[in-house]
This record gives sequence, C-alpha cells and structure tokens, in this order.
Amino acid sequence: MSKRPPISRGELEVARAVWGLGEATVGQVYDALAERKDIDYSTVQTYLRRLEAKGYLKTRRQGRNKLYCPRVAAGQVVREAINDLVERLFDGEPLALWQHLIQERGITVEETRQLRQLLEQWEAEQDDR
Amino acid sequence: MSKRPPISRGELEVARAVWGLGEATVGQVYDALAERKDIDYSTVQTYLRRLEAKGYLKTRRQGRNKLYCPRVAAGQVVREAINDLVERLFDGEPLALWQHLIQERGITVEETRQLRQLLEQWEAEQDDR
DNA sequence: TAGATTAACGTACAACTGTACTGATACGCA
DNA sequence: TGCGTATCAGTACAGTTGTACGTTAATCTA
Repeated sequence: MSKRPPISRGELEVARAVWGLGEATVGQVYDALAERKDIDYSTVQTYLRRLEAKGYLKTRRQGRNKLYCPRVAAGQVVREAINDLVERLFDGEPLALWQHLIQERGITVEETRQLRQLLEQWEAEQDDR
Repeated sequence: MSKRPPISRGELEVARAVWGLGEATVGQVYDALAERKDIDYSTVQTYLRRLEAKGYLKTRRQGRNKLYCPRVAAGQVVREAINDLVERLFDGEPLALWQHLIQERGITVEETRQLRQLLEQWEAEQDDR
C-alpha cells in the first residue's frame, strides 16, 4: 500500500477531470475544467505534473503530446478522501457522517426517495452473494 | 458571510477537539488529542493560534490561562467541509456522495438499519412542521 | 523559597499549494 | 516555408501547513 503523499483539495478537482476523460492532454483537461471555473492553462499543467509526481496519475507519450491517465483508481482516491474526512471529523465513525448529512445538512424528499432506493439496491446485491 | 480562510485538514481535527470540550486551554485540547494520536503540545498550540487567526475560534483570558472556544458553530464548519468535498469530488451533487458511501465503500447490515432509522426520524420531524 | 512544571509567546523552517510566467519547440495552415 | 498556436519543461513565488524549539513568566510543590 505504497503511501502516496496526500492529495490536496485543488488536485482532487483536477484528478476528477482526468478520471472523467480517461486519458487526456493538458489541453483537454484544461477545457474540461475551464467550463466550470476560471483557471489558467499553466495552473492545470502544474497540477497534472504534481499529480504524476505524487503517483496519482501516469503519463504516456503520444508523439509530441503527453497523455495523462489515472494510476490509482478514482474510487480508491475518493474513498481515501472520505475516510480522511470521517477520521478527522467523526472519529472514524461513518454513522456520524450519515447523521450529519441527514440532520444537519438536510435532505430533500426526493433525495430521501433516492437514498431508500440505493439502500434497497444494495441489499438486493448483498443477497445475491 | 464573512469568508474565513479555509480550514485545513489538521486544523479540522484540532477544532473538533475544542468543539467537544466547549472551552479549553491548550493543555486540555492537547490532552484530548494526545489520547488518539502522537502530537506535540506546541503543535496543538500553533493550530489553536491559527484557528483563532482564521476566525474559527475565539479566546478569553482566565487569569494566567487562555481559553479557546468556538467562534463558528461546529455544524457550520462541518457543513462547509463536506460541501467543499462534494463540490470538488461530485460536482456538488450530494446524491453522488450517498452513492459512493453505499456502493463503493460498502455499509454493514447494522448500518443499513441505523440509516433507515435516521431517515424515518428525519421524515417524522419534517411532518412536525 | 528554590527547583519543577505549565502556559504563553515568538520564531523557525521545510514541504506543500495555488497560481502563474517564460522560453524552447513542434505543428498545422495560408 | 514562415507564422501563429498549442505543448512542454523549467522556474517563480508568496501563502499555507505540519511540526516544533526556545525563552520567559507565572504556579505549584517539596
């Protein structure tokens, strides 16, 4: 479980763009991000470089271009980020997170419905084992 | 909504200790934290100082001692931290977080039960309005 | 009351973050 | 084939973060 350096909040966002694209050049990642927020091309480039250095992404050369793609699965990184938060904020107790999400933050009726559905789906899957 | 500087991961942990104590000296916060992890007294002190500077905590003097206590409610900070994560990781879509928590991370049968209970409780409260 | 303990305060310092500029190339097109 | 445009590699740089030391003043204790 080679401990990678922790991923920062900003890096997380850039990494997400790469996950979404699968494999992409700086320019493509930039385009994807620039749609949602004001960010500089060079900034994206730096993030990608660092993500590679930290071991979250790997690169492959395609002629003149460099293609960035995940080296650690998205789910893995997301899981770690959430675990970290749960650890620091809720003593590692996931139920406390649920509780916060429902009570403190509030969820809509629609979300309640969808959540129930997710739960049922999950249970059904469990039964299949 | 006076924008405070963002709270860092480490700071979050220290802030949580203060929330738990209500009002405490560096020493008390240190004791609370040292139970769970190896950390230096001075480090705690620095965190507290910064949390005050950032506006998350305030202090009051009690004779020779300095008492730190929340200036921003715990729930508020936790909400912000989670919103931030959801924003960066799930496009601001909370359902995606639920989904990840259930499917990707997996929850136990017991948690499923408790989660249902939380949902019912929440719905009951909603009806009371 | 002298030494041990505690808290405050100031300072340090390398690593990490967010944000970006620059110069050298390579590529596509008029 | 020369020019604008996208890339890349390197560098910058202030602010933040994690971690901590040293000095001083007040407090407790034998």
